[in-house]
Amino acid sequence: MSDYHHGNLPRALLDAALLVLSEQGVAALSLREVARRAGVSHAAPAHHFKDKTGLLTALAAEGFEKFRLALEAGRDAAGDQALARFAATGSAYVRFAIEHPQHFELMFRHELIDLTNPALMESGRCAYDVLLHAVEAAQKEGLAPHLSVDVIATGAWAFGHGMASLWLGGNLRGRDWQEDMNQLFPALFSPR
Amino acid sequence: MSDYHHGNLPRALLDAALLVLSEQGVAALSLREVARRAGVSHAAPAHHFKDKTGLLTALAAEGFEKFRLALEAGRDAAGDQALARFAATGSAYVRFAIEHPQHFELMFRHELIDLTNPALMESGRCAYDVLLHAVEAAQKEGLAPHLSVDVIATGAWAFGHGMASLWLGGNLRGRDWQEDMNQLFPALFSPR
DNA sequence: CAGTCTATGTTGACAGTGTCAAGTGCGGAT
DNA sequence: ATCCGCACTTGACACTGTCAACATAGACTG
Repeated sequence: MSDYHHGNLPRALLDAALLVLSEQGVAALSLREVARRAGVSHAAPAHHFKDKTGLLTALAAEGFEKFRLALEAGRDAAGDQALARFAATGSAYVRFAIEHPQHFELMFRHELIDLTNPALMESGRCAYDVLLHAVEAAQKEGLAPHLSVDVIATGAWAFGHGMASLWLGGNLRGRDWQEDMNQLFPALFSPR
Repeated sequence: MSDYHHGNLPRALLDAALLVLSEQGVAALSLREVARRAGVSHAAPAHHFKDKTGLLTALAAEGFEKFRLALEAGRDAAGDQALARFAATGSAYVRFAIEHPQHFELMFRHELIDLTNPALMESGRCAYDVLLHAVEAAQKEGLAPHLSVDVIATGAWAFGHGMASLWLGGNLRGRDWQEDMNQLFPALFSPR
């Protein structure tokens, strides 16, 4: 009996919102359109997510969970070598962004979401931890022993996030991101 | 006689828009507010920039010119060594983003601007060329001779852009970006 | 079982937005 | 002197997010 209209309108709203998001982007996502798709009045969403920001924040939090799963899946498909797992995590980062561009963009649009939201912070931290642990393991295999784990993680994050952002912005058109990653990641992040 | 109201309303609109942008961000920038500040009616801007997109595109193009100057200034302040100049260009990239956050964000918000606009493309390309030439010079000093210039430039761009984006998004709070750059850039981009 | 209260929706209003069509007035060219 | 076109204004339209007021049904309390 967890059907729509009775039970969980919040779920229905999030589903509708995700649909609009992936079809038309966050700019075209209006509360009223979401309410329309869920078959409720335009003011209904405010009852479950107080704001538009509230809805988008919940959507972003779910994005970070999907994101974490994608990172783990990519990492685990790479075998046992810590360095290979690290590189695969980076590739999975970019791949997720490209496969879910609108969702990924929302997740990092700080002016649209409530950064202090506990669920968001938690899911975001979990995703970051995947990267962090990959770096720790790689460092034990000899990666950049003179740098702190935090610094390496920051660098890897910046590189992956930059590749993702540039690709989404259309700035890497004509390039093969996978091939670029394959060349750059070992060159940038490898023991010397 | 190039005063406002007679002569160049476009300039006045761009000035007003830049003011709103840096004060309140692109989300709070409305055509009507800009028109109000310039002392004209709400439909006047459409005459010079057909769209809101048109105005934002012009604003972004001017941003890329400022950006190019900032990159060149940072580079030239670093002395004669090609590698140091390359690193300084990267630092200037991030510093510009942090000093002009709203303008920088607009410049890379592809859904808000017209990517096919000639002036935008031109100014964007000029800024990119600064980075590209820095890479070329650095490679002559022995940087990553086994990689193509394009690949290195893409990697450096991604890294710098990622650092900038993450910092603007609040994801690097608590970290010293300058110090991170100082450690990472030589570690990532240096001859072996 | 009766009565109240709260969670869940609805309706209607408001101020604000971008865009478009139509109107106005002035400067300069013919 | 007249006409024309550019620069700008006015008014309208559909759409948005948010809020206050209202309805209603279910649960919880006495």
